Amino acid sequence: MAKPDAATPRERYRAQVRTEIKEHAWEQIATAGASALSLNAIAKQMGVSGPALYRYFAGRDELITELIRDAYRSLADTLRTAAAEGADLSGLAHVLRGWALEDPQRYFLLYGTPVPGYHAPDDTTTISSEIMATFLTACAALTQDAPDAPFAAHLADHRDWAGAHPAPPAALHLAMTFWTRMHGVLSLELAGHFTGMRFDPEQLFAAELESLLRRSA
Amino acid sequence: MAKPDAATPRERYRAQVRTEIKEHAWEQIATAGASALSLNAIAKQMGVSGPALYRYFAGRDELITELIRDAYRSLADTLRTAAAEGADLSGLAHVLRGWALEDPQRYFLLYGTPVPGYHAPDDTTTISSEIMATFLTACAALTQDAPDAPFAAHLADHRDWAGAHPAPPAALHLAMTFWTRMHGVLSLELAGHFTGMRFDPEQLFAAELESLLRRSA
DNA sequence: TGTACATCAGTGAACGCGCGTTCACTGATGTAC
DNA sequence: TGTACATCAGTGAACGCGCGTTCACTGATGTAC
Repeated sequence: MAKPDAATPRERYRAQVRTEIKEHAWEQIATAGASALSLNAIAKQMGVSGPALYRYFAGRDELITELIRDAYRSLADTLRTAAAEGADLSGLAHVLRGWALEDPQRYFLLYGTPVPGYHAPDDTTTISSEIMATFLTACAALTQDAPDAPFAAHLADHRDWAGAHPAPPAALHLAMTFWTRMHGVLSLELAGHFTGMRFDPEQLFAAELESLLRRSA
Repeated sequence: MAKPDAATPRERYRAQVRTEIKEHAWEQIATAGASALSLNAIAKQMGVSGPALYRYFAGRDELITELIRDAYRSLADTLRTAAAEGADLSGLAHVLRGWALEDPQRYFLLYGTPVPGYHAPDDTTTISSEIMATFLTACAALTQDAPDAPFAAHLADHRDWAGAHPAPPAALHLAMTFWTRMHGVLSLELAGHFTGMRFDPEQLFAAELESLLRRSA
């Protein structure tokens, strides 16, 4: 991001086309899922020949990798911004839900079914722990003197994932629970497993969130 | 299942080959994910020509549909059997976890990322509510006089998914929470999102289960 | 028990498709003098 | 300002691949008399 004005017209053009390719990729993922993503199909949709895309991405894998990176970045930034604007854990929960509902397949690209061979690039774990750090800060603000459950003690001994974050064990536990419970409701909702049943998924989400806040109060 | 002895040798052979095809299909799904499932690849693996499989399945879609059905049946039967043998909610949780760990991709075929176009066949929702019924019975045994949370009241008004099950609102709520919390931990664990962090997923699973039992006691 | 016929599993060739990717090329855009 | 050159976006043809699926066929297995 240093000296954006120093970018030559060609560089600006390149960047623009790259984002345009990604936009079409996201459309395709939203429509048919990530496994159906095809360079040729994107090219056709852009009114351009297939090989043209190789000027911008080394291949299909690089494109997907970049999409995953962008998705992580988008989520991390969205949460961080909300936290900076004063959102507490409850606020973050709703921001998370909003982000997920905005594009379910994007959420699934990060947290859905893994394709057995594939391994995400290293820097995504960095962004991933940035997300956890945001959760942790919000959690630490809630857990004043919660009694440490057995699992909190276990986490206190295995807190590498928290990096240098000064959260107490109870906050580690709360953050972990927050993550899994929100994901539990969200992923089933986004996958459509509640559609047959008639209740309102948002109320379930709210109830689960409530259970977390009550526990830590 | 009526008169299995009345099956002709040819029928027995057909059934055997069908299950053999399915076994290879599961291997392939476990190895490369469901989206990579290919009839030709299965045929090659069986040492048979591609079109031969069309004697046994109308096409790829029918095979996948049947695999989904079988997976639902397997889970429903496993849980029902455990319940019949006296397993309580905690026991069912561990049975569920065991079933999921046995073949993660099978779990994801049911509860993972949905492919946008596809719609599961109707009878799977029947099996799905059979699973919920097993959960509900175990939950009803735990909720004696739990205070009804707002969401429990909401569920009491939207209990179609419970069928004719005589579970009280608190049990509906507990079952729903049980499902989403177990799924939350399981799906993240199976997807490998905990591998970087060093803690023991089973302890997280146990802690979440514990939180449910404590609440309902 | 033996023969005539029907059933059906499996083959091999073929169709059309879309995929990822490479390559030598044309033509436009930018750069240097 | 004008010319000579380098850069680079995009093209079209081609390669090899595997996919799902159809079709007419061979040959084995079972059935009926």
